[in-house]
Amino acid sequence: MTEPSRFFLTTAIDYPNSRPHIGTAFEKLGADVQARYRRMQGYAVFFLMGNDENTVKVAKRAAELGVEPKPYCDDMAEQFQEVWRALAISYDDFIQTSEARHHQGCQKFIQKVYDNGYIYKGNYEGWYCDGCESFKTEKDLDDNRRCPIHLTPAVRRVEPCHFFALSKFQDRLIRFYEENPDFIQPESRRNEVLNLVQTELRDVNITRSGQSWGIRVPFDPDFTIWVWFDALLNYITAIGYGTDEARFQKWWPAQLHVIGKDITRFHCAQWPAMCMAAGIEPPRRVFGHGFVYDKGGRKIGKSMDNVVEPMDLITKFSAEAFRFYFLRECPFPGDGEFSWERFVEVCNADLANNLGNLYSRVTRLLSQNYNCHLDDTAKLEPGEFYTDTDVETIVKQVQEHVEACEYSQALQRIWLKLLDPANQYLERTEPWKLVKTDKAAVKRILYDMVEQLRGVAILLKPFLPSMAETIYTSFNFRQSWDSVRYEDVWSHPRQTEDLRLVAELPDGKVKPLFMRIV
RNA sequence: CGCAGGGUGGAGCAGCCUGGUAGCUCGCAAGGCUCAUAACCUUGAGGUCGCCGGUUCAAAUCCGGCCCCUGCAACCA
Repeated sequence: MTEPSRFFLTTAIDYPNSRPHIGTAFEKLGADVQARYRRMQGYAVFFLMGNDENTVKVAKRAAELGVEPKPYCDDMAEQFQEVWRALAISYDDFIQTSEARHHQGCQKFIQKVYDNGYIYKGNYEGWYCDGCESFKTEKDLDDNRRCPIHLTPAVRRVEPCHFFALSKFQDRLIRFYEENPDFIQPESRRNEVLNLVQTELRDVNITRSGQSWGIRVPFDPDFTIWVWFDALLNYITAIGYGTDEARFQKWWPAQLHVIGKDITRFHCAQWPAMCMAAGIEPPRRVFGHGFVYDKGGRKIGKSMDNVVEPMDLITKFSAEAFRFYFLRECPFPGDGEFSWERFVEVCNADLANNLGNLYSRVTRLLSQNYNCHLDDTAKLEPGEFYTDTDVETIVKQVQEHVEACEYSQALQRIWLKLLDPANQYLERTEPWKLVKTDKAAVKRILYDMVEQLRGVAILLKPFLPSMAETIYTSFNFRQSWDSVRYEDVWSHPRQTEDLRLVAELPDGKVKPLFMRIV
């Protein structure tokens, strides 16, 4: 038996100056499906998430609340994780960039880059607002070059700082993209980054001065490390860079960074360059997902007034409904939309009316006519239904979509190719009528339908872990739920005993999988 | 002339790479069924596939031009 392939994946780390919103949750969901899918398929998975804490805004926010930054961050980290747990996000580790392991790793990294000659001292010149105590871009300022917050004119200011020699990596980056065509996904983002690297790759000021909160630059302690340089490093400090070399070697390079499309440039240009500068391998793949907008097309985010608390949705409906809506309705590579009306619509149509209802009608037919036990089915092969459904092809298509992070398409496939035909098949064969004249034929039909549910449960496992398990464990399938893989859907391992419905039947019926929202 | 994505029946999307009867979900109308969560199934109405031109026997699909919308444009992550 060979060592299982390792799969290290990460999400972007979040700013804890406000609570998580559905946009941030969307990203974690997408990564979670990937993590769950890879685990199912036998990979040794390490799924990392975290918070990005070494920023001035966090320190300011803490000051506003009259608390120290660290306890503030710890409290926020707990609040974030509360949401992630409620959504059944299966992360293996949660790093806070204020942790000692991160500080140590960061300092080691920046020192290494410095020793390798890719950091030099220089001056940064730009527009500075005294009120904000920070530099501003032209875009940040109004037409009269005034700070829109303080309404005072920005002044030209020159400040000593340290630069990371990003421009030196132009050729190496371009070669890297050529040698790794799958590095940037979806593919549409490739040109964007390529263009950026070819035309305007500039050295980056990676230090800030005059701040107490943050990570000290080891070779020049007057400075702290700029958040972006420090934030990206969470991907390696969490797995032991600078603190546990063996562990780091085990997991690095990351198989996949799941990020928002807006930070593609940092992950696709600056980050691999940083890795090269420190003499470590760049990550294998970066996936820039789309955003969730509200009905008016506005981005849902902390700065808008349209924040939807994930917890509201979870407590009002369920984590599974939450997961389903965003995974089914919002294309992960592209943008999606959220509205309460649509949420109810999608959940009712797909979860209650289709999947849930199919489960109810099949189990009911079983309990009512066969006392939950299908005699002499121990060695039965799937029958009629499977002859006109090429399950193997369907599963492979779903798999391709999942591996490409095209979750909405994967789910659509499952509904269109497996669930809809199942409902139609029941309609065509009318087992509730046929059972009066040909019980053996109906047995076969129900056997096939249960087989269909088994397949759907396995395919849905990464998406709806709880609902899928409920379906699967309603029957006495021989294979344990923990060990199922996608291949098992079409290989349909034989039963050794007769097929039985083993779910509890409170009123002679199974508990509905998903109640219609009214 | 910065870069990228998008403009397809009332709403939301797929199809475009690899041209050939325009598909899916919701909504709407009629019918069927009663195992099921008033769920399910069938049929129907509804589209100049942003605009103009080109290539072709044939274009939503390829090529050129134009219009509109949305992100990004590095020191805000």
